[in-house]
Amino acid sequence: MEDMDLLARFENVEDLSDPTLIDDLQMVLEQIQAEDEEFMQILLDKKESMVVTWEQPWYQEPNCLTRPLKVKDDVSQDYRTDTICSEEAELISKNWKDFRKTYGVPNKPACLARWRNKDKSRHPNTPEELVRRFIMAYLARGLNRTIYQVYKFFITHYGNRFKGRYSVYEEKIMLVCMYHKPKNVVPYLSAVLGREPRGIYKKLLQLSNGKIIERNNFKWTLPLCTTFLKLLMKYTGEPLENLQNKRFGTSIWVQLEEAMGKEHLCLQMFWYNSLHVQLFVRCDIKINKLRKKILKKLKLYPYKIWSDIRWKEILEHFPDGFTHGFLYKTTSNIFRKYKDYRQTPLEKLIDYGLKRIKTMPNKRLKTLILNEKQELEIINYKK
DNA sequence: CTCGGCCTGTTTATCTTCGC
DNA sequence: GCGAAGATAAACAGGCCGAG
Repeated sequence: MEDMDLLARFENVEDLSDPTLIDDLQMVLEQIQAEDEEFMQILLDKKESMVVTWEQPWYQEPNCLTRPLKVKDDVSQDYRTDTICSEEAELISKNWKDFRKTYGVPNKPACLARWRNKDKSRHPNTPEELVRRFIMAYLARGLNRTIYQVYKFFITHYGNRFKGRYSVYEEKIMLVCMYHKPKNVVPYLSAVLGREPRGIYKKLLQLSNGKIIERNNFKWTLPLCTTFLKLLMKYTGEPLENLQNKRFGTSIWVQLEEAMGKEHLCLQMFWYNSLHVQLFVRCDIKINKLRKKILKKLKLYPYKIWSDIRWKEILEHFPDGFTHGFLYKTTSNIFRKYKDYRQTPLEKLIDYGLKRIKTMPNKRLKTLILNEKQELEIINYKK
């Protein structure tokens, strides 16, 4: 873990322009890449014996590794498309073990997961691509999944070592990179930090906006909501009633971000998960009654565990104005305390939930209306 | 035309903070 | 100490580009 010591020295960095910093990062990256290349070489040496000898379902045969399988309309899609569940993850891990034993390969799945075909030919017949495809096919044995699905899973679960909140030194490293601008900075940082690229991208965006500020103490008050709503109407040119169930282009959100001084993803989240519901649900809703109804509806579906739930399907049972995000949040609150609720059989979970609801405070959904003064006002349902 | 890599929008999950 | 709100990160997904 000595490269961690090296990285940790970034924690106290003051001068981002110091060229030795980026040199050190470059060194770390090269070490990682050298390790990956070396591992790839070991695999390439075994290429001759990499022959598919087992029966493959049709959807595991095609060449495409990094993109979804194109399915012709007339072919029934007999593989799973939902998120890979824990049982499948175990099988993949078992297949990997089997593979490396059979082929005498060191146990370094991360190397393969990180390796990218940057300089070599991308033709499916090149040795590197053959090897990658063979291994993913090997890992897909016994699964009703395409090679692409398994590849994706492999990348995210074996390639990224770190999850959770970003630490100070990670942020500093990003700032150093923003200053020195290495090529393809997102994949670069993803490799150096062992983090998922999408998260890096967002973090960089945040840092460059300099909007890390005022994250504390932000509160959506009624006047703030009014301002937000008015701006939304202004930028879209639509009256309130047309905003229901609408999606807005990024440019609209960026305008709002500037006007409100708040990251547009937060605004988006607030709009769909809160304000939308408060504006467009036009009846008196008691939250616990709603929770109960959601749980009852969940029983109608063949979902096995929590992550199988497709909230947009559930949404169809509820009146206009609700959003799937709101339903998700409201329901997940029930299970906050339930250990491993995402792995628990849904039936059991629902029974627990129905009991648990009775102990939760029974609140009303606050709904809002734009009054004659064009200000948002809470609708009072109590007689 | 195909592919992989990269970029970025959307959905889901988890962590932190705040007010009661 | 608790639940809800808010913030942040992970996972999923699709589009674009350039090389062959």
